[in-house]
Amino acid sequence: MMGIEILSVLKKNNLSITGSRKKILELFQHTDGALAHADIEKKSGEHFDRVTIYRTLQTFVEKGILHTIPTADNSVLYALCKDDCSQGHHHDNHVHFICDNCNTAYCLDNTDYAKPQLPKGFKQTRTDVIVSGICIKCN
Amino acid sequence: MMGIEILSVLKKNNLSITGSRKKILELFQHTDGALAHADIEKKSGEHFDRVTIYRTLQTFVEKGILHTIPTADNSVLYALCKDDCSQGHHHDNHVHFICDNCNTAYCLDNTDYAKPQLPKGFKQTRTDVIVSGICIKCN
DNA sequence: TAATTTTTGCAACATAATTGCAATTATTTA
DNA sequence: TAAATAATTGCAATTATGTTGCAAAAATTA
Repeated sequence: MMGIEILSVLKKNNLSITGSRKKILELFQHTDGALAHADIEKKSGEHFDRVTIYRTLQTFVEKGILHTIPTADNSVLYALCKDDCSQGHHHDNHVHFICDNCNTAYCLDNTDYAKPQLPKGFKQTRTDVIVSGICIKCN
Repeated sequence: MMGIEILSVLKKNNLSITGSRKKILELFQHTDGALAHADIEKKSGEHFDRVTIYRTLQTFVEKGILHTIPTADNSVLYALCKDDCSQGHHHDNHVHFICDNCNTAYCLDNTDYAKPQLPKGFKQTRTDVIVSGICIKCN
């Protein structure tokens, strides 16, 4: 059942179905938050080459399957795009919480907030809200 | 005239007045947006050791003279803190605009926005809002 | 100006990320 | 289905990024 979704995501994006892609997508589907490259290296029981992981992540970002999350400590985090993220419609509203202690990233996409108003001449295509602090587990 | 400000900033923060500190502060004062480590290495005509630049930036961040900006492509950006940033009062509320086209980062610190409400058990220490889009120059 | 403190630069190290290319694997098509 | 084609992977090498310890140099203090 999960498998079907993964395959259709890959096919929809004209990507060959390979072990690393399936495994990495699966990881994200089973993860509530976001993952860093290092997490993926550890969590994927099979050990794919680092380069393969880099390239897979990059491909997924290009296809709109994953997006990167800006972080205050500038580590690279990846998260699944919701739904038809590839259409670009849902790309403009991201709220994430990143724990200063355990570094876990939580998606808070359902959280409401008011977008800041921009000066004239600036056009917004996407807004990320990054809340740093201490998460419920580390409290 | 610029020189005086720089010296007073350093003195106010109990920092020795050195070539690299003066030069790097000067760079930021002459820059509208934000700078990455690499920019600074290039733009400072004199070539300071990489380590010195790292340490200088780190010191400035600790003292509240500069702050970092999270970016989606995870390059580390630094920008001058406005006014009394060193008091810490303005540290937990950053709004930045990063142009998709020219990559310039703008501080929009005076922009108002509502902080998202967090689930119970989460404590916020800092919130960053990153607006991506097209800036006034690229419009 | 001498003594003290702070900062710098070098060297070494550690980690993160990228590139080219040959070997492998997946897909296509005949 | 098997051969031909196309896409992807893994390896090796390279480059970029960031950190640490320590001795030399510079700045500050007395």
